[in-house]
Amino acid sequence: MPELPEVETVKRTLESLIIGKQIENVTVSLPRIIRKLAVDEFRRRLVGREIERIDRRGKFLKIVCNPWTLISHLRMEGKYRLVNKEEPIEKHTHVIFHFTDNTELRYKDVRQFGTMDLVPTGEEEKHPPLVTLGIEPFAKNFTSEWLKQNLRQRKAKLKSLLLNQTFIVGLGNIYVDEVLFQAKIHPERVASTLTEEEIDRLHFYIRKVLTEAIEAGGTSVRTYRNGKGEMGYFQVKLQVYGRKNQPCYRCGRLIERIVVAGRGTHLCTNCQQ
DNA sequence: ACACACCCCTGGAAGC
DNA sequence: TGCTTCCAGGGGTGTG
Repeated sequence: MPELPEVETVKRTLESLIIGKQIENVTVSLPRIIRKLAVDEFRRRLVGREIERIDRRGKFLKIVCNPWTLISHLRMEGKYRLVNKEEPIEKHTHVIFHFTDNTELRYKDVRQFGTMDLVPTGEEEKHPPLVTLGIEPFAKNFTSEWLKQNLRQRKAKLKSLLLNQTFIVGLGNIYVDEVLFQAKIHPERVASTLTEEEIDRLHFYIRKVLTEAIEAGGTSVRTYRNGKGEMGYFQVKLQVYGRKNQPCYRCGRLIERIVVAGRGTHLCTNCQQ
């Protein structure tokens, strides 16, 4: 399930593979992926364009082919692969960007949850799906002070708030659990009740966990692969996610799995009071 | 503001 | 063994 580190890794691998390529044609076999735009119009706008740049905003990839920017969300299992056009097309391939050099960027998505939007470059932040997004964890203004100010009034459970992409972007179920374990905070704590020290730890570990996960190339717990088809290896560093009934690496108590905000939540009830 | 149910979807796991 | 049911999960929407 691609969260910020996985999307950042896909961005970096795709940058090395498709920048400068020219789109010759686009094939869409699952129109539902393309939102608010007919497939013909989607294709018409992209044919002849060059891939100029790739950015990331939260869990969204922004593939810039001026004057348009393709905003792609991988949701659960979306994957991009660059292949030669002779390669057989794998099952669940829904969108193909054919380039002029006989290579193709193929979008494959078993669950079909992924989405693509096409908006004018430079106006991305004014349109859905980016318009409602919250702060970037690596933005300069995301400080411990910012977090203190913004948690003060919030009555939601901390995990719910951290998963809420209109509050802060990039964290999903895996990294929220890992961050809260490192910060030694219970996921069901009401956000406004955190102490300054706890918020300092929370801020520190949001960046630390995400940074280390990016360095590891992301987490492959299900089927995640980067743009080159390679796995990440942060899964070997996970402290709580997916470790139900296994001993906490810090204190030995068995990791528990509860449900918070409708999501499976892993924690050590000894370390996270 | 917040919680919660539901929906999208497939395949692997669990249950029978 | 083979069938059916359950479940995972990001985010959008709708309801209370």
